[in-house]
Amino acid sequence: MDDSPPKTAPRKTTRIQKLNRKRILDAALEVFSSNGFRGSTLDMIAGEAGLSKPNILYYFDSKEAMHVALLNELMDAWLEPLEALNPDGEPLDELMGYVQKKMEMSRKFPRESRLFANEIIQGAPRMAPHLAKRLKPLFDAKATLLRKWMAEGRIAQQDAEHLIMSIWAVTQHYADFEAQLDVLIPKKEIAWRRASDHVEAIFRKLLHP
Amino acid sequence: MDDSPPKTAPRKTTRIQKLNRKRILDAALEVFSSNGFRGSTLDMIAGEAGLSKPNILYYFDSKEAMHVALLNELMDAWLEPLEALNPDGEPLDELMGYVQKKMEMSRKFPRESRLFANEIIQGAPRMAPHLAKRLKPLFDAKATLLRKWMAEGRIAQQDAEHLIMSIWAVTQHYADFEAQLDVLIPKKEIAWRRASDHVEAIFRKLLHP
DNA sequence: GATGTTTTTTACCGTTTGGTCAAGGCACGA
DNA sequence: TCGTGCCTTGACCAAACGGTAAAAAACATC
Repeated sequence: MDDSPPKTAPRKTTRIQKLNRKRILDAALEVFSSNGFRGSTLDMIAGEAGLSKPNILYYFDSKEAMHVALLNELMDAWLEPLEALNPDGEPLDELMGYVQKKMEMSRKFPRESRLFANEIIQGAPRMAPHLAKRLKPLFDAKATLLRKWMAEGRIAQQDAEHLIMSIWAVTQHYADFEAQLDVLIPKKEIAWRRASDHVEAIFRKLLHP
Repeated sequence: MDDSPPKTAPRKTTRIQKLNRKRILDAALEVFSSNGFRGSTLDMIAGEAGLSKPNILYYFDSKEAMHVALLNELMDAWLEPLEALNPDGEPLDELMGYVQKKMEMSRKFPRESRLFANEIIQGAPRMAPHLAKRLKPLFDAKATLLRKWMAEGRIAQQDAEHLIMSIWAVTQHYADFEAQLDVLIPKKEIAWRRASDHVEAIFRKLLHP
């Protein structure tokens, strides 16, 4: 008698759903990262995605939902390099590798960097939970690891927490303040190598035991 | 016969004008710096200033005019420490003094820092002229000065342009990403001294000949 | 090719936004 | 104290905003 679909109907996601959700999130990343949340409109995102406004609201409940989905999707990838710091590796190599990976991400994924930057500058209203739940524990764990390395004399004694922060500051600056960089150091092709070498020098000198 | 007011009537600014313009600009700084230009509304600014919306539009032609007035008013103060780099001083002292002054500004004037940061992250649409006309020449001049000091062997050889950029990156990070700092390093009172000491160590090690 | 479902569109709604306008309140010099 | 010009306000726009309803279109499955 019960010919209704099962309560927990899997409702498999179609190929169109997967495609369009991706198109929308990519458009949202583009728009949010260069306008901030409040400065972005559904029309902008729809236009960027090549879909109508009601159509993107068919896939996401609201503008806020798109933003949350973006943060959830990108947070892990963003933290992966820090997560990958290997306690059993050679400390200086591990840290310089981390610095290089962060520089590479600033070059390849500036939109992601700016998405987070916009959010944090404006007080992290929608990201506070992410920061406290995902970032803080990882940050504390890696700071502890750095202190252990310092205690063992394998890298120079520095403030572990502020060391991590300064790596973020210098590397992400190249993505977040790209507009300024373009005005001040226009020769694009070689600028990234110069930047990379300079940042490498900063932290190599700082950490040399 | 000609009892009309002189063509170039000075139209002296009244004390009320001076007071209210200041109140509005201060409110605008507060609002723009924590919401970005597009994310800020005239109602927010009016509310913050304790004036009505039509009233603030009596003193400034438009939202954009407030933003431009703010940038013009703050740009000079913002660049003063760099400007003050003394070619005849002791290079390492001059540079470490600059670093310390920038840290102090991040602590005392985070709103100004965030105002600029918001604008540049979003592509500097309203600040491009300022960057090219005010910042670029100063930046080039000081980079040249740094190269001279390096050639004389008075500070270590580094990429002059990227050295300036990394000083900005590290120092302004403490103002722009304050929300993140609060989550990761909560103990406010001593954090600023730790930050200051750490930043000092970075550039002292980097620049030591 | 009929049928049920998913996707897209058209038209629309209530609210917020930047900005205007005319009229009234107020200060201040004559 | 009177008038003139500065200051302030309430009422009001048109456009843009986030979001909804319902029907049309496209699609998949048989």
